[in-house]
Amino acid sequence: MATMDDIAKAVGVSKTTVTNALTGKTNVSDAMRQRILKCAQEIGYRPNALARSLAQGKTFTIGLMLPSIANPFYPEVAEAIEDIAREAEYQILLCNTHKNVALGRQYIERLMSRWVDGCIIMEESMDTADFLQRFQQGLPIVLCDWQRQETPSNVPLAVGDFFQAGALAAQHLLDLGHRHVAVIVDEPGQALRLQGFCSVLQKAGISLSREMIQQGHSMPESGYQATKKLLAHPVQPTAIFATTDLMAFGALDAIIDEGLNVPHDISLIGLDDIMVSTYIRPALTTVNIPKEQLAREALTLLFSQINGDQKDPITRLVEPFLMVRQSTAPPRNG
Amino acid sequence: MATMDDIAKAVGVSKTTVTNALTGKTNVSDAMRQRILKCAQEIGYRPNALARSLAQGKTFTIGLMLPSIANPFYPEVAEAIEDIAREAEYQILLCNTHKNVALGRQYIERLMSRWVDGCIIMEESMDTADFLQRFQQGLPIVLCDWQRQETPSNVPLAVGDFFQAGALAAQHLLDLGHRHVAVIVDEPGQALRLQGFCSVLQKAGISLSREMIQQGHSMPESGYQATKKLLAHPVQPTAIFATTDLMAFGALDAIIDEGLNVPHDISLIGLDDIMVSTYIRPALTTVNIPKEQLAREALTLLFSQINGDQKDPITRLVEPFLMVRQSTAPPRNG
DNA sequence: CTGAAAGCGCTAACAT
DNA sequence: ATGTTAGCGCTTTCAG
Repeated sequence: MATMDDIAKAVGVSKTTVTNALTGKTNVSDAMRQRILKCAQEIGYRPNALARSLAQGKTFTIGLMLPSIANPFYPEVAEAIEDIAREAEYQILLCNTHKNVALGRQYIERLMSRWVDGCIIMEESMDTADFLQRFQQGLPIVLCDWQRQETPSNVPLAVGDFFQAGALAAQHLLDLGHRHVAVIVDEPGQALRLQGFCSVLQKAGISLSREMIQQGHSMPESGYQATKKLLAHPVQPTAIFATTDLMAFGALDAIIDEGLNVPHDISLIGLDDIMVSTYIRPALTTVNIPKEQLAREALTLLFSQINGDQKDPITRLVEPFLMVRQSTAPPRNG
Repeated sequence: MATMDDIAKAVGVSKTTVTNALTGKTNVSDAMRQRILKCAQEIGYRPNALARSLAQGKTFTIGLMLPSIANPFYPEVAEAIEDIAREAEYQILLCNTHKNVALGRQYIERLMSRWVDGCIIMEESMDTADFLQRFQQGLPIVLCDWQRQETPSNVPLAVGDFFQAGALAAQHLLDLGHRHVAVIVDEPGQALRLQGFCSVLQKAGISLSREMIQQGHSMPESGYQATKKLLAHPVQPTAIFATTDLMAFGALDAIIDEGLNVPHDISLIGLDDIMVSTYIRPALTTVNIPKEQLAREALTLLFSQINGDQKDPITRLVEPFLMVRQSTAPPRNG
């Protein structure tokens, strides 16, 4: 592999001049710069990012930690993160932690060993104490899609407004005329979604009885089970809000299993708006969390730490919006 | 950040001894090793991977190039790749090329600048000439899930046996009693799937008329359009094979739109077995391409290049299997 | 505008 | 078993 020394020798100048020419610095004559550029071209010179990073203490690499890239929500934001990062010449080191705390710790050690310039940590992929320590040691970190209550208040955070998301779901159901609704939620992580949902109901004078709130675990299976319980209740709800689209998939299944129709017998609304929600039938009405914007906010927060910019608002809330499709309708006898 | 020099000074030995102690080399006394380890612990020493890589010419990093991590097939294999790589202490640099040739070229330049130890290139993420050149220059590369016909024969390849996959689909439909079938395929990339499918039909003395073969583009929308055309045909097929699950989703849609039932009126079989195919209703019968195994084969091929091992078989074919769910059944009047 | 020299943190011959 | 020395390829003062 050709190095800067090779160019320097070939052209008959010093390494310094070569650096200056190659990195677009000012103190090189145009003629010399041309000669150097031409030579670099000819011998197929490619800068060694490693050496550069070592010398500069900057790697243009950021770590992306998430529970599992196979969970449909993450790839969509991961891709957006990677796209935006690329334009700033950054590359992404992918870390699937499988919600395993020990693994998360191991990863962040590795990332620090590699001198990553910063790190984006997505929900549930790490123990708070672990990353908090690194953050205090100076590693730029931003939390993304964080949902736990105990968010360390001094760590930058880019997150969907889940309270508002829950509220939007409730308002939509209310607008359609539903008065007897149920929710499937993965608490405590998703408590905000439930709170937003309830707050709107309350304002409308509607209360959510305890048995109309079922615990799920974000995956379809749990949505299925929860829905079965809801449908077994003497007074069935006319609409169900599942706090993740995947749980809504399970719910849909359970409803069909019972010989009921969505949306005619029961309306169903999810939250996330993952890509496949468009493809299932009936297409799922859901609350969309803008993923590209989430990515953009997260990177903005990260870059401002990396570059030492003024770090005005430390939390960026991304506004969700309602995505009406075919799984919601007015109640039968509304 | 503490360096090896700090340890050397603190303990009062040379850097060499510290290296030897820390990297588990033999020529260090046990007592000294303990002292060094203890000191490293105390001052919070963390090896600098950059410096080490520069000195050794090895980064323990591999690039993963794919069209889009948001396409449901890729995250599943990407996760498996990352998991397996991690156990070998490797990390993954994620590269979404969006099937953009220029971007792919830019990426591989960057990866080489970073001295990645190797590179896994997934289908359609790069131009052949571009990576071929790097490969010949010595960059370890393995192609994964490659489907183009003009596979450069000397580049290691880990791929599903798509011919066999197509054959499995055909055999399943045949076994159920279908005689009048159709296929939606994204040619030329997926020609093998079609060939495998046809070969089995032929053996059974069934020919596929031209209008029963529709061109799709791997995404649901194209499956929808293609199916509409198939259903408009005077003699409707009793079963449809879509060469990707996503196209099968679109097909399902179109069939329902026409007021027909899957599988009672028309059977539907896909190929890929992405996670969500379990969740749609009816759950999709499909041909599974084992993703973890694909990942494992790809990394095996890559590591053997990196380590300069004997590179016996240069192509690893991963055997698909049939995943029967609810979208296929015997034809109505079979 | 150009060059010499030191250094980023670690590894690896080669002594001792 | 331990130390000396010379790199890895680049950046960055500081002189000229």
